[in-house]
Amino acid sequence: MGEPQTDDVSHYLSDEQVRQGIEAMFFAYRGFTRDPDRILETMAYGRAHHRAIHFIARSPSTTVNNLLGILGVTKQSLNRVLRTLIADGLVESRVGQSDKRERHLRLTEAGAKLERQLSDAQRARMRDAYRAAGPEAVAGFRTVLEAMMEADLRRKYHAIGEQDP
Amino acid sequence: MGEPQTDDVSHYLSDEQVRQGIEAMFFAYRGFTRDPDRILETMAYGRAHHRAIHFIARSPSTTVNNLLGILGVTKQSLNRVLRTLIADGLVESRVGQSDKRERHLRLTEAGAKLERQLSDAQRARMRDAYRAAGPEAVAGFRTVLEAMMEADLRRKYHAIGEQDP
DNA sequence: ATTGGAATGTCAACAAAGCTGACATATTAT
DNA sequence: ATAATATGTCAGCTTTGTTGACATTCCAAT
Repeated sequence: MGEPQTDDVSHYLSDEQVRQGIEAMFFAYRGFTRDPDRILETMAYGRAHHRAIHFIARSPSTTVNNLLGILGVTKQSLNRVLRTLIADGLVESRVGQSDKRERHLRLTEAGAKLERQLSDAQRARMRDAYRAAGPEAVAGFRTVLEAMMEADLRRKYHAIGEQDP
Repeated sequence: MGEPQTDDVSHYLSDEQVRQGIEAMFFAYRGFTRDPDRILETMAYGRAHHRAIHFIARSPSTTVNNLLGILGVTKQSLNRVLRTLIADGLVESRVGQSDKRERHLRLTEAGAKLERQLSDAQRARMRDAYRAAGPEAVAGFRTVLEAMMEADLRRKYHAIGEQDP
């Protein structure tokens, strides 16, 4: 509403421009996951393990249910991943203090080590892209990504790193 | 090199900011695929079919080999998808004129109809996000995504829509 | 105190979509 | 002629998602 309707300003909403954005998203996501993927394929782990490790690292002592909400998969699917991570000694599952039905998850020392390895690789690529693009571009990048999220995921996205998730 | 090193400018490259970008990418990608996914799950198709349909629509008469390069999967994997799309009359495969080993792919009328349906849904979300973020943010978004791509994919990304791919 | 619901775990079966390896068939290039 | 290329296909395996069913444990409310 109320945008100036010059050719130049409306152009960025044209089908062609939006299609190019879609393709950019597709190709960029491949770069985004490639480095961690390469590390993981040398082990018996995949992208699902990476995601679990990432969000456990970011929200230590998170519950299984909270993790389910963030990852958007079924408990059976997550459970299969967690089972191997726990069996391999990368993740620790503790019964909740107040609610003993809950399991609180945290990385072990070995888990934290792998997390650092994966995160370092992914952040290095991301940081290189950020540096190449510059701060204003990064701000725009973040703005558009946020606008693309579903509302409930946007809330979860903002809640990460806060005190009580 | 040579960036001014004030707190404000270096902050966007901090681990915390980069991590947030990684998470934004993860959550946004879910929104990015969600609308087409919902349409596809009512049929016997998945995301792999969508990708094939998308790039055939964008580069009509593309060859199997070219598509393989863009999608980054094995020929067996792509062939499984193409086989069903051809059998269902959504994609047409023609023997090449100059090189008869090649198969040139294009959408049939039915294929183009599904492509429009999927593309409309995905572009609508993307356009809403673009509009909410504004043209400068979109420019930054595109810049960062390009910087995240692998070099060979960046070339392919730019080659799409050109005369001779 | 019992009952109902929530959180979790587990089993089984299945599907989508990736992979490797092997092999066949045209066709083109050397 | 021979080698390389483009494609298709078969078989089998992996990861990661899905449903459905069922058990356990615990909290909370009647």
